[in-house]
Amino acid sequence: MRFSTRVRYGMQAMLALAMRPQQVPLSVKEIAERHSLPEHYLEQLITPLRRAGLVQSARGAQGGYVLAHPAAEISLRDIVEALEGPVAVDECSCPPGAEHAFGYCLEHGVWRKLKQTIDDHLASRSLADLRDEAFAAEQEAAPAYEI
Amino acid sequence: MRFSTRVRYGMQAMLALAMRPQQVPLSVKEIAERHSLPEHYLEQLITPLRRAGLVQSARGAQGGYVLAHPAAEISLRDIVEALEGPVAVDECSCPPGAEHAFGYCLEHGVWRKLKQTIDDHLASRSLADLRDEAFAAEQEAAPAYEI
DNA sequence: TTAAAGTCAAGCGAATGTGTCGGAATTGGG
DNA sequence: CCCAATTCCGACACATTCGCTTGACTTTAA
Repeated sequence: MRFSTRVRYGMQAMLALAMRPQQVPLSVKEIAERHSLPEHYLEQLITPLRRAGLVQSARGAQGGYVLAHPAAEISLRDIVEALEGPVAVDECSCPPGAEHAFGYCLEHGVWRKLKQTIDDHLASRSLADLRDEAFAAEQEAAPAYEI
Repeated sequence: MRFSTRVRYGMQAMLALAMRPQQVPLSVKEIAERHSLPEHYLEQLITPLRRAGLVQSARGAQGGYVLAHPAAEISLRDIVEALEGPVAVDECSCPPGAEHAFGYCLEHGVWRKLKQTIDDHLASRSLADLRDEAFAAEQEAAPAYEI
């Protein structure tokens, strides 16, 4: 199983925004530089996030992006769905004339259940969870104070 | 989330073999015809299944494929893994110079956990489970005897 | 006014997905 | 022994998607 850079970069950008101390706009350029990501490509990825209402943009100098909602109210599923575009839910991909007579469709028996499991997993984690984990890891790696 | 025809067709083929009454070889041609799948393409998909030791081939006339093990001993994960080829487990996809100093890696925080969830789900279901569901659905759609 | 940003559209090379084609090797049956 | 069925193998082709670049335009703070 391989995850596209599209989803990975987009998730990184969302995490970067979530880790931003206040509601100060963070520019795509800054995110791209700090994470060594291609700037213009990242820009493309943020667009669907904006369209999905997950981030808000501030144009002009000192502009950038901020989360449109508290991190706790944004699930990883929201992010992945926004990035993956129209999920193209083919109700059933069995070809029209296929042996289908016995009423069983693998799409439901296997892939839908799997998709449900994935969705549940992603829906159960919020961007705030991720941010907190990131902060904790940061603390562990470079603690501000030794005990 | 979209599943490739590769995995879907391959799974259908495995189910077809699992539903085969005895250990009588089932040819690719027969599977392809019954499920309206491209024959030569399906042939390509069965090759990795054979290499993974999930099916056994019988060449020549009246030849075909049979499951190499009882359906209960083949998990859906086995099938998906065999079809997806070398899973290419990049330990960490963060670029070398990336901001990584704080010791946190999204790959582990998000994608690895998700992959684990997917693997667990697939590993928990056997081809026998799937076959039984298929038989049950078949029964429901066209019962042999009315009560 | 100007520089820093977002916004939009187009395109492009490489990889991947989805097959197709042709042919060699093997085997059972007539 | 021969033939048809079938697996096996490799190459190729076509379309789509991925990952990314380029360039032009708009908006806004300083």
